[in-house]
Amino acid sequence: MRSPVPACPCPPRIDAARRLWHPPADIQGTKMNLFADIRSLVVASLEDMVASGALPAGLDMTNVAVEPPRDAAHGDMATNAAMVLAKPAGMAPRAIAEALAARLAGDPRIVSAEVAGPGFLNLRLTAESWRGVVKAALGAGRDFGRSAMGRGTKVNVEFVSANPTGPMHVGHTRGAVFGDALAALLDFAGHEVTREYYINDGGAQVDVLARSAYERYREANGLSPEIAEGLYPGDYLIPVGEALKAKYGVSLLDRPEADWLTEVREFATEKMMEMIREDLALLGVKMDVFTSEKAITASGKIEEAIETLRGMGLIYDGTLEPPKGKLPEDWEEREQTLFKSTAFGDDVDRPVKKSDGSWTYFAPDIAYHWDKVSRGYDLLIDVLGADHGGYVKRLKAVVAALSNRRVDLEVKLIQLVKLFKNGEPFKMSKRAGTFVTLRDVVEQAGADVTRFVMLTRKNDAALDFDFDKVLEQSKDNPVFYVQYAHARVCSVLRKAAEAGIAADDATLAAADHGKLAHEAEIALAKKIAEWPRLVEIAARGQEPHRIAFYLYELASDLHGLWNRGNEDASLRFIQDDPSTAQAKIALARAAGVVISAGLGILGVTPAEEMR
RNA sequence: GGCCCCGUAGCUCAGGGGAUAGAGCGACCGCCUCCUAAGCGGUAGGUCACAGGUUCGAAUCCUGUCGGGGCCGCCA
Repeated sequence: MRSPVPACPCPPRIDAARRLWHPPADIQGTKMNLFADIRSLVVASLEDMVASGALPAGLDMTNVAVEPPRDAAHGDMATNAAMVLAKPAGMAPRAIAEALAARLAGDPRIVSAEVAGPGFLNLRLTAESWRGVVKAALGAGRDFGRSAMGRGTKVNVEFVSANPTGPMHVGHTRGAVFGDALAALLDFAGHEVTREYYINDGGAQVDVLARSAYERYREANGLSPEIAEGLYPGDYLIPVGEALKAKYGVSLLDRPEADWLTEVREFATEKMMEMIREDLALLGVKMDVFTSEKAITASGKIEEAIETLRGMGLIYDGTLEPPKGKLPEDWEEREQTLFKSTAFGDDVDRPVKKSDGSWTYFAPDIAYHWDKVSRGYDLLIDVLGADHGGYVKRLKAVVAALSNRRVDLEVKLIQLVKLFKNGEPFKMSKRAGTFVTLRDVVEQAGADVTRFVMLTRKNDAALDFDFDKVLEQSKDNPVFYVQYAHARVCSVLRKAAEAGIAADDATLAAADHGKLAHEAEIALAKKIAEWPRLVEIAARGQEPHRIAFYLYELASDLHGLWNRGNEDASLRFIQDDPSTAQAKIALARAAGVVISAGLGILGVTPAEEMR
């Protein structure tokens, strides 16, 4: 009787990697990041040189970098130390490099240190160093690459924040995917992250929603709806009308708006938020906090925030210059209550009160950001559509003012998603019924494809989303390429089990990795070694797309090694000798672990099998 | 008029002070008796929009120009 093949040990669900995480003490710091380790070695050596008088005192080492060289022929790592320090030290770069090379050569991890070009120091590391990375990856599992970089930093990532007046569309989808991946990335880099959704339920648009829903309510009661110009015509409000009928019967019919507006507004808004939560769930996005604009307003926080600013001398009554260029038809000069955002780098001061004395849209935003500041975050991130670019400076000004410049606000603008179908631009129009919702996209393309495609572009570059390419699920689609690499690793593990080779992570971590000696194998280990470094670079730049590109490269290296096995049987992972096999499988599994962790950050499922 | 983003191979895009600028697609030539060919190897393809400047060093930073997109009080 054959024993059943054990399931791939990769965690099948993505949730586990995405929850809030605090690094245990033993993997805090940088000891799993070989590039950081060697940089520490370089800096320590430079400090020794200072101590011994070989270099002058007082040098700033912050620009000293240890990086993978562009050309692998140059070695494993390169440092710019000599070039960076040449000028402040008043010495020739090559002289510094030579002296540094002599010191580094004494380290057991360093095979060679050669001066090259204008003063680069090219380092080669022992194969044993790279094998150590495989062991570390297997020991840490999907925690390999986690960083303590953000330790002690509380970050609030506000994203989506779609108006609760209808279903989410493609533009929201990109913002949702980006914000969620950014939050996961910052979490992985050791920050304490809150995912937050700001519900714009306080403005005139929810009154419009209420009136639109009321017409559907009339319709549900057998009357013909009057969807006037300016109301939301979408079918998605029909069920809301029916639900209103179920709750209120005929009691709201033939009553003045003032009698039903508040109740219908709250009812419809809640229904819209239910729908939006379902949409987010389809994408695999889970918020930690929903904050209501209406609640902020009702709590009196707007007045508090404005009075706080007034106390700082940043609120005054005045008039603004008319905008340059084309003047609005109905422009007239009016006195408004203004926030002195120019004191914090804005171009003009911004109105917080309209001429009729009511708050502008900006006022609740002031209160909301004040609320976020008061919740003790060290960093606020707003993920907004690119059409909100004009609000960035005033928002930054608010946060700077209300936090005494303690809290930084980063605004990540999400550029347009351009839809294509049959190679032609696909215009969206609510009226023409060609309105593409998040649900449309996810139901057709799947959450994994949607997420990965939207993360293979910088947030500030426009994204072409071609339905045909995505629906084809062709090999053009990088998500399959990466998932397939992971599936191949799982396949190797299944084969190992069939062959009776123990291949659990603990066994693999303890395998005789000295059997990994071929340059193609060491090359893959080197790529794996870059992962912890990449995580920190991506997190520092708040650029989750870097994860996607790295995973593609890692998958490419794994596929390459796999195919080498076709020509050279000694490069296959499954070998007759169990000890040799375990060493090779360990390498594959280490790559799989990193792919799994990286896809976890992106919110994409690491497929175990693809046929 | 002002502010923000973008301009890199035929196409879609990475790289954003460092060495000979990369990938995918498309084109061309190869690779399945073999752990999954949704894979791999190779060839061809560049004035990094343009002009100045900073620097030992610029696709990368600064200024300007050109081209594309977005935004600019009493909407949200």
